Amino acid sequence: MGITIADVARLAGVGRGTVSRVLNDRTNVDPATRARVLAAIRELDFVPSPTARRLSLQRTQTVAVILPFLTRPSAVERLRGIELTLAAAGYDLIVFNVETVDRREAVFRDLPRPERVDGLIVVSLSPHASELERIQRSGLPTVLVDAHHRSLPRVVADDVRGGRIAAEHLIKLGHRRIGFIGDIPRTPLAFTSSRLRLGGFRRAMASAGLEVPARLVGIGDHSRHRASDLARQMMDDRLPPTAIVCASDTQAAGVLEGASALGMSVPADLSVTGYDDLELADHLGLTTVSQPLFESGVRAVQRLLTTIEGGPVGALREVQDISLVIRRSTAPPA
Amino acid sequence: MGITIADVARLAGVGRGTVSRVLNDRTNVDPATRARVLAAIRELDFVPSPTARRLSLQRTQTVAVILPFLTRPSAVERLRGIELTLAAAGYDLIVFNVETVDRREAVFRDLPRPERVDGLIVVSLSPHASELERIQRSGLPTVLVDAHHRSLPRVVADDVRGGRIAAEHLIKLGHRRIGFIGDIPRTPLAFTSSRLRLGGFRRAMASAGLEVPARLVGIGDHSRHRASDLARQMMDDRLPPTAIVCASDTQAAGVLEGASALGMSVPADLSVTGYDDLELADHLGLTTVSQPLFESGVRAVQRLLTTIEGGPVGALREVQDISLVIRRSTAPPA
DNA sequence: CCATACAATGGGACCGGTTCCATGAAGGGG
DNA sequence: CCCCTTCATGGAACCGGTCCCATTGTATGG
Repeated sequence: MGITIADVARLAGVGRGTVSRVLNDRTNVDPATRARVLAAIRELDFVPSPTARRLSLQRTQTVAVILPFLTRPSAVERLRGIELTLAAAGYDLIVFNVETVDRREAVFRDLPRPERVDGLIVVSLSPHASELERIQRSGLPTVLVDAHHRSLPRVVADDVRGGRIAAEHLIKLGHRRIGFIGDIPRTPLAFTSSRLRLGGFRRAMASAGLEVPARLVGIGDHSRHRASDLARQMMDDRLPPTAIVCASDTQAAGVLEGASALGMSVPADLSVTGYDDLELADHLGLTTVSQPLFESGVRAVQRLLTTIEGGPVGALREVQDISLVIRRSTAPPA
Repeated sequence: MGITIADVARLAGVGRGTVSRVLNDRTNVDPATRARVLAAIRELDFVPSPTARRLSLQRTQTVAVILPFLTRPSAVERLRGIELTLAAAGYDLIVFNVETVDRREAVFRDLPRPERVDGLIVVSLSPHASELERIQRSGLPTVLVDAHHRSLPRVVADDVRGGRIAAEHLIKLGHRRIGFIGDIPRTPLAFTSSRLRLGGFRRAMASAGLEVPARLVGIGDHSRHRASDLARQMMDDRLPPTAIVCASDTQAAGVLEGASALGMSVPADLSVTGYDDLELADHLGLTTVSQPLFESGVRAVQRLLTTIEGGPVGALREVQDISLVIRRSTAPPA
């Protein structure tokens, strides 16, 4: 069916080994021979079979990405960075979108095998003990992104600091009663980041001598709708917050919606901060914590490829810079 | 390194052929032998090498998806449908995100080869003559999604009808001067859909005996920002439109922004329709044309797999249902 | 009881590359 | 001029599966 290396060898009048040497830019090939082989390759429009190559080399030239909820724009941004960098390095990317616990289990059970892929990038899912064990037993180079495990290389943003700077910004503006709205921490597909951001938030409040009563911490699944409800509930109190820190832009959008439904205006009656700096944040004029999403994918691939090619691992934890983007959703309290 | 079929055969005391038969659920294997082989497989935690399998079978069990601008939520929704369906069928998915003309050329040059993948799904890119030729020469089963070519199987929504029903809705509300804002039609990475929607829009206007002067058609690149500018320009006229049909929700969001900047309120001073029914449309209360994005990915994979497995191709053009979702951004003119 | 058919099985050839080793030719030094 | 090294090269072996064919053993029918 397809053209093989033997066809090229025949046409060029050389052995198969020589064609292989030319293909792989090996030395010890006579320039004239090389030219003949290259001509034959061009003539036949020959491209070596990646499958045969993989089998022979015992390498797949493929990297798998496991990520939950492709629906979230932040996940997509990371994926874009991963895709671009892998493509540039000549690796194939296979994608595993995890939206259920079953899928998560299946993926971690079947995927970490050297005969399937050369490396693994896990986005926003912190491996369980059993998952870690599988990964380590397989010996596959693995990099986590926006996920944590003491014993694995990872690219993360400083979520604690992110929660802190959002809170500090509001405190500096003069707010005293500040609420927090974030994700449920320990569901099977939970993002760990929300919990860390809450931690940073609490720390900043404590440093400023401010209390965070339980009614000012709203936890719910990651949806605009749920965040809107939580905000309305929080505002329906004799001492409502004058500002709310959200664990994501999506949730902040929900809070804006809830405030508007209550006839409150932002930032006059309520200040709101988000997290991620998605396009929507710009759109809504949301003050938010910006993190380099695309770049996190790029770095993860760079580190993974270094490991695959036997380079030094370096420090396991690589922390990326974050910054506060101030827009129209925050102001001093009334 | 890894366990091979020979190890299993040795442990079970059978030949390699027998192990292969057991693995592939062939008949003509003694139940007792099968049990011994299965026990050995379990004992060794053996998983056959996909690479070796691919080489031997001359099938890659892999499908490639080419899609432009992973940033667009509509593209991601389609990808989700594709990923889910392929995973269920046991195929690997490799993703090619196209954001530049160079990448588009590279992808269409290198990818359509039977030794790389078993099939191709092309999203939102209508192949050029040369690209078509490559695809056909490769003999690779291919399905287009949201893209057009007379001679290729495709899953599309009726964009002409979409443009028409958006316009008809506004006409029925009593609008007479209706504008349109959409994408540049013929750039290398352009979406063809915008042009078709404009066509449907024009048809509806003509049927109602309404004119569409050139100043009421704004064409620009696919960004909120650009759409906002176009809208402001359009409104800055002695006879501004009372409604604007947009070729996407993203652009409609820009129009809303532009209107708000001009101090106009929607829908009192201006009605706006979008296209796609993204989450953001719900958020903004946007009247929009809804199309089954996720489902388009599912169907594309189903059709592709049918073709790969030698089933009937059926009608090349499969049209998906669309519908108008009416929200708060449209009302009768003042 | 023997000829025949058929089910179960082992193992060689093959898929298309890479790698290594043996061979021959060319070149350099004494 | 001969010996030894070095370079270019062909081809066998291998990667780990699948498939087909030959062989063996058993059941069936005459």
